[in-house]
Amino acid sequence: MFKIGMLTDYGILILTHMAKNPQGWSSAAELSASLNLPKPTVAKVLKLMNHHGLLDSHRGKQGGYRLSRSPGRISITEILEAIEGPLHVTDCALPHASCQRIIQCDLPAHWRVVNEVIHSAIKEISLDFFCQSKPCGLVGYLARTSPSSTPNPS
Amino acid sequence: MFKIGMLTDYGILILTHMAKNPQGWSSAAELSASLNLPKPTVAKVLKLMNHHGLLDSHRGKQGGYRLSRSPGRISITEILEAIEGPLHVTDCALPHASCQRIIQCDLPAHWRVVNEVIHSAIKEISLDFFCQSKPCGLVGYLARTSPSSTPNPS
DNA sequence: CAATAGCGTACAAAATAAGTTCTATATTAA
DNA sequence: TTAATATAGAACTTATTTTGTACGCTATTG
Ligand code: FES
Ligand code: FES
Repeated sequence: MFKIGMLTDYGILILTHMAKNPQGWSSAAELSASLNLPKPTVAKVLKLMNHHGLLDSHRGKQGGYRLSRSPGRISITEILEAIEGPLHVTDCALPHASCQRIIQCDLPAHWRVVNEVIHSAIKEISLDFFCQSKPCGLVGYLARTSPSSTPNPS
Repeated sequence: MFKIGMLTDYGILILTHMAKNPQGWSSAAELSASLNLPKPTVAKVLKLMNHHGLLDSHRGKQGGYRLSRSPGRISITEILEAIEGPLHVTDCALPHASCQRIIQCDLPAHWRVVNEVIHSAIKEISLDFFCQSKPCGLVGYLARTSPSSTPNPS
């Protein structure tokens, strides 16, 4: 339940790898080779993340992608939404949607609350968290994280 | 992303309906008629929830199902797990599993933390919350809820 | 003992997700 | 200017999961 897709896992893998040299451009081919992932799939994931503003891209020789922001400013919710679409527990839970399913039920308002609870719970987790070699729970991580590097300062 | 299945939505619908007469036995046929849902599907969902101890069942004439506990003591996480299986963000995030995917990645420990964050965020939401006609956010709901009726007193 | 209602399993159809392929466009360097 | 490289975008196929249904079995009631 609440499973993320494989592509999202790949995405995190790719981003954490790119976080290791934040300046240089990494190409899909390089990343594919380094991480032992199929190149077309890596390319697809990179495109998705680029679309959502997580990456800068550059074409041509010596081109590739790099992080558009520091890892501490990229929230896990952005990565999830980039690859899997908007974060909602049912379609009915989307901000302005009402229930469009075959059956009609009056639960969308409730699901919207559940959705909000999940979203606020994980939004403080940033790419930085995944870059740690051994995570010892979230409390320790958040304690170590300065408020200035909080992702999604909305 | 993080979508619940339709069956889970049905499940909540069914449980909230049953919460209205906690004493009597509701049959799959009755529930199907009341909620305008296909009977075989209702039966399937009821079976799943019964397996996980959310319901009491009784066979034969005048038989059916009823809630095994008061709505305030049934956590949304139990309902989710009953219908969709264990709550984990990846298979690798399960307590004792390591990454069994084709690719090998060192993220399970991180996902496990994310999983725990989500789980603790929503575990206080009970069936009672879904029985409210107009939810006004979670804070109000939790304020109104007495600590004694907290689900999952683990 | 007949009618009812859950139990368990198995199966078919539908919807998603994963992975691939192809053409076009931009950038660089020789 | 041209060849090589690398992303952009879309379409497509395949695999997997979810959804919905069916059926024979068992327990309970009157
Ligand atoms: S069917 Fe849309 S929320 Fe229940
Ligand atoms: S592939 Fe298992 S957690 Fe990344």
